[in-house]
Amino acid sequence: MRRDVFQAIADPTRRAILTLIAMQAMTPNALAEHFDTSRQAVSKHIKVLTECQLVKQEVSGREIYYHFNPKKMKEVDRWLEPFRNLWEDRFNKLDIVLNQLKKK
Amino acid sequence: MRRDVFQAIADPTRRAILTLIAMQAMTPNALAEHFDTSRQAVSKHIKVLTECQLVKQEVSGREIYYHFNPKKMKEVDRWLEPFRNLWEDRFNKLDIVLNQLKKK
DNA sequence: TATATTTGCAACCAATTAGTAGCACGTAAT
DNA sequence: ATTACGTGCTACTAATTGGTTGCAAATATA
Repeated sequence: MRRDVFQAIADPTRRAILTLIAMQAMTPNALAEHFDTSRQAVSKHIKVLTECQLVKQEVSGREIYYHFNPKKMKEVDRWLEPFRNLWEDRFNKLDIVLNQLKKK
Repeated sequence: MRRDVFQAIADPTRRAILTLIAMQAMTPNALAEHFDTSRQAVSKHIKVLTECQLVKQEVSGREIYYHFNPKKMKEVDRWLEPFRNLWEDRFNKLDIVLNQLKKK
């Protein structure tokens, strides 16, 4: 089964889950209250996020708190890195050229 | 049909296509030579990338050159932005605090 | 004009996915 | 001890996805 970070963040609900637990660790039930879907559906999303290590567990009695794992998110950032040059450097250079043309 | 950037980059073949055309605009046939799959399969991936505007067309006779659109990729970067703080500044500071607590 | 090339599109198939419902296992509360 | 709560897991279903094949349209070449 393919279980990489890119596939994990492809789902909007999972992205929302990540945003929520990045601010504060939460239990599946607490998370489910933020969405229109069932507790089980949220739990399945959490499973996907856990399997690709974007999320870590912290068991506390019968509750399980899920934490965001920033390290794993770095993978997306690393993949993005070479593309970033395309919209930063070259674009800035283009801006400079355009500004110089306007002055004339 | 959901057609956003995150869903588009979820597929490894599509990510490879983006990497290739980011360096040089290419035709579907030229792209297909880089993969084990058929020309039509690559074409379907290109369609997905085009529909979410990660890729732009340039028609030249009966050939179509596909270009990478960096602007659209920014969306991923913007979503990543708040998380970036977690693995850079704040995370280092948290580590320092935790280490100091352990020493006591 | 006749033929070959490049491509998009529609139909179809197998595999995967998101969601639901029900059950079982611990843990807490009465 | 009994009941309620929080959770993961396993079918099951409907929708989506990645891939293939075949075809038609447009452009190039003989």
